[in-house]
Amino acid sequence: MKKMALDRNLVYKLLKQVPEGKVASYKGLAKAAGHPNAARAVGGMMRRNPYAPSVPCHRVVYSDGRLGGFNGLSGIKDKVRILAKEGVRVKDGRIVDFEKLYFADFSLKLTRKARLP
DNA sequence: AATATGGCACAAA
DNA sequence: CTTTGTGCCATAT
Repeated sequence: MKKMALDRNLVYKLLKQVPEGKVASYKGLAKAAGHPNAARAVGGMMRRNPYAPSVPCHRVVYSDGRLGGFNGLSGIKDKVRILAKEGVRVKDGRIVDFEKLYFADFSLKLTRKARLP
């Protein structure tokens, strides 16, 4: 059985499923991609966001509801601004109503063949 | 090829 | 609540 690393394509696909005004966490994406402990790796891919801005990396935050980092021009500030524009309120570095805005309804359909648990 | 770093998560103190 | 330490994986140099 070939042990594949985290599927970049899959991660991007999942992330693109996140609607505006909602946010996802690195953990969520990693988990949805089939790598529950590769949250950091997800960040590693987006660090240089190869598919920007098709891939809304700014919409991904910490599992705690905080923004995390951002390699943007003005650093974290840009991320906040963009999110605010999307409708996500950020208060003191924390996302307001994070639980409500959290998107975890990722669908693996069309991204992979049916797999047996 | 190897080292360092990073946009993380989680447990423990 | 905050701080510290450990695990995990992709990217950059």
